Amino acid sequence: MSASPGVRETQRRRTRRVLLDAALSVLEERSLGSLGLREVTRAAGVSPTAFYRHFRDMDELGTALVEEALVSLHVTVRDILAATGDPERRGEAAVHLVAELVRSRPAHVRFLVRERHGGVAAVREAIAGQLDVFAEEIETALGADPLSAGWSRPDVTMLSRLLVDHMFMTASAFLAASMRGDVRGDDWAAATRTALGQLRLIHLGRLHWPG
Amino acid sequence: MSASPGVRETQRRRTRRVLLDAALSVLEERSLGSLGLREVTRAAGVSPTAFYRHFRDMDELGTALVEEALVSLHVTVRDILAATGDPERRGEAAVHLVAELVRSRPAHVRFLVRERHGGVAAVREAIAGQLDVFAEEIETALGADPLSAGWSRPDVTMLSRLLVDHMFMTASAFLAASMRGDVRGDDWAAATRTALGQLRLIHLGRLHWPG
DNA sequence: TGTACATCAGTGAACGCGCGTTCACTGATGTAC
DNA sequence: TGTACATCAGTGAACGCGCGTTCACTGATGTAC
Repeated sequence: MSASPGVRETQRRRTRRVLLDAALSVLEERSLGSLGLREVTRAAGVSPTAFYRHFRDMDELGTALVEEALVSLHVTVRDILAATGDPERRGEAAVHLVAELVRSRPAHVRFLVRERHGGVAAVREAIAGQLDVFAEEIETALGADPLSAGWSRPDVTMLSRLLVDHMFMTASAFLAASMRGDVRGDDWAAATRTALGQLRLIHLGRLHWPG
Repeated sequence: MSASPGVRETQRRRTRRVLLDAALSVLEERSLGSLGLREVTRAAGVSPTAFYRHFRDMDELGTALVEEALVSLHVTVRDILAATGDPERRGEAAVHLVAELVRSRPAHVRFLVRERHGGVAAVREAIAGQLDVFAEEIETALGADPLSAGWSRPDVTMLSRLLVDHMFMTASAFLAASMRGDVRGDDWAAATRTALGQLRLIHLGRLHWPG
């Protein structure tokens, strides 16, 4: 099983990769809705018609990018939950793992942040669906936490939504910081402190819920 | 002073309004970057060349929309801060005023949410600049609050940023709810409860800062 | 008030261009025997 | 191992189309006297 790919399949995958990377690179400064097929194939160095061997249209390429990006995100979310059971340290782990994700795959993260509310319905829905999955994972983990004793289910949902949104907020802040300066610069450090502070605030709220 | 407009100027303003409204209407399902000049003028019922009497290009129309949308937002932020000095009630007022804004100007709100991280640099920057202003206003108000005694300046900044981001988060949730059902539907009520709960959590965190 | 001239918002034809998509093709890779 | 045939990723020419932008224009509105 898993017969090794063969020359043809290997080349096919390479071209697909090149197309996706070309799209990601153009998407640094643009949105998916304004992306042209010829623009992508030109940047990829293949003929326009080669595109159709891999994707029906731009929506399908966009959906493929969502899947790629969310594999990274999935790994990140699992790592956060696995890092520790201690809610306080989990927050710290979350910020550092998001920072790591922005460092290692900035284009994918930017794509998610940009297209989450973007102009392409198919992609928006694909992202929203996956975020629902993450929110539920987090919800389950939070529900199992002793700190959540006495919390109603809707309240746990509300908290997990806030944490998912905060992840995006933080990712966006890191992206902005990395555009302004080095990854070791002051802006990066400030974004880290801000994100940690915000999570700490939320954590304190949790400790005293419902007040 | 303020000489009454005259027929020509009145007609000019009307056409400009029609162009902006046509753009907003197309932008419900698309992003600014993918918006065409002919598409907008067609929807507006004027000739393509009429566009140039009002805007140099789409970026300029986008910037005009930012200004419009942020007047509404400015009013909303001021109302929130004016509503009361009590932080708990301010939170409630914030949620209801954002809800009101989504009800009264859904297209403007959607535009802001979509283009805040969107593919048009000029518009992104215009929105970011205005949000900085709002964050500072909120920061000043929070700084004057007795609850902030003993808070460092960066910590107040961190909180005001979180609140601005939460406003967007809430606006986006209300937009999603209004697409799924009526403005008086279950989804709308759930979005309201979620937003109120999240603000309450943040408020509780504030009360016990820095833990 | 009336007249002569200036302004300027909106028009419609025309342009060159890049777009997405189709088609028949090439030639390397895969498969059957 | 060699041979004959099938597959199929990528090509290049061609298409019709809508795009943004230019231009000279029209005719209602504004202004000076």
